[in-house]
Amino acid sequence: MTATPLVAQRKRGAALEDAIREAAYAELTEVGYAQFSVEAVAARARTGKASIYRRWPTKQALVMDSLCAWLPTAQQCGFEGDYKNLSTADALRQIARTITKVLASPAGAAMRAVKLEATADPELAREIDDRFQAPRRAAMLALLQRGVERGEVRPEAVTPLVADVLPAVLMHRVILQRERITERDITAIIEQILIPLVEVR
Amino acid sequence: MTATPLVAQRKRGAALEDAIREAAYAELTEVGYAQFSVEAVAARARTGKASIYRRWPTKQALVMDSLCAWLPTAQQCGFEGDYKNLSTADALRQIARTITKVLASPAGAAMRAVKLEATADPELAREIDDRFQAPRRAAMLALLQRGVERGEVRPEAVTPLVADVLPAVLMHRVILQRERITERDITAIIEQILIPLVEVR
DNA sequence: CGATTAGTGCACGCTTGCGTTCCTTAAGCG
DNA sequence: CGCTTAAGGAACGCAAGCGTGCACTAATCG
Repeated sequence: MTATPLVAQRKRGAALEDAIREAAYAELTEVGYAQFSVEAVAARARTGKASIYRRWPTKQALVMDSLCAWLPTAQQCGFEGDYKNLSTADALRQIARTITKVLASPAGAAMRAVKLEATADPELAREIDDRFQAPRRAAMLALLQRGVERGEVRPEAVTPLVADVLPAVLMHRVILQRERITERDITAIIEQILIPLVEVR
Repeated sequence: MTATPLVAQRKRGAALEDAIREAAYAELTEVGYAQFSVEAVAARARTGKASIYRRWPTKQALVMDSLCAWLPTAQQCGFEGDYKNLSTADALRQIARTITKVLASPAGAAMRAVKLEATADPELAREIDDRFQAPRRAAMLALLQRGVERGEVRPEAVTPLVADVLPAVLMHRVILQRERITERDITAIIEQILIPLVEVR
């Protein structure tokens, strides 16, 4: 037909499914898990609930599928940056920026919604762990190991516990203290905590 | 009357109010904020919703009042322990045990319910901050300062940022990694993170 | 003992949301 | 163009919970 109707034209098949997953992800990152509703997703995707329930059996299945589709991968998050020619201090600053950026992004909001609100759904939590925590720890360990090779990091500091300090401190600030992290904060954290913790003495 | 009726005798006045607050606190720590309902509280307190709504205008008001009544104070939490004759390492181990114990207690569950689930209620969050985070940071700063006086801690390590590392790491483990903290974990955290971070070199 | 105060239990009106049903309309294909 | 497939919109049954109202019952007091 030549005349565009007032209402948006209907999507079908894969295009509709993509729109629904995107709408679900956007809804989750904006309102959290507790306020997430299939009705709101349908409205945002400009579709009907019947079309959603034809594809996904439950609300939880929809959330899961939309996270699989839309959460950035570890590579997209950029935890494994190019730290080769950087000092350990600069590399730490860089990965702190990366983690902070992820925390401030929709992915960070989705992570909080799932890990902190949807506590009864271990499958959702596992998806977050696979996308964020495991790759981030691996990247931190690799960064610390390079620091050892450069003579800047104590070998004893290359442990999973130490690797978790930076994300722990950043998340403590964001989640429990509700504070925005600035470049100055990052500098302070690296200089007052990370460097004293790992440097050779 | 001499014969005890099958149903519990009715409470009145302050006794009833205390029972309601206690039931509300127990409900919150056991099921979290999202699953918290006034109906469940009424059942647990063996009363009716009408008696609750006669006293508290809203569900949030009831939660707030029960937290005020039942959350332990900073002193009861024991953050400000007797660290005077302990080495910094032992004092840190002690406060780590205290924080871990609080996290594992109903107070810890209430804290998570409020800070992580009831995100739309800043008043509730402030109550938690006042009871836990501010006194805990103050206790840590005092502990670190004593370490400086004993010659065990670098003066530059006595900062709020450094004071938050231990709770941040413990909470990261409990909340995001869903892991129970053992005495061995505490020892590892103190030896691999806290001591290297603060010790004189 | 009677009056007053207060609590319990139940039903309610209302709201919200999950998941389902169905009719109408749009899209695609032969 | 007609048929088939699929989507949208509305209404629904149901469940759950917030907050209210009320009748009945228990507790307290003079």
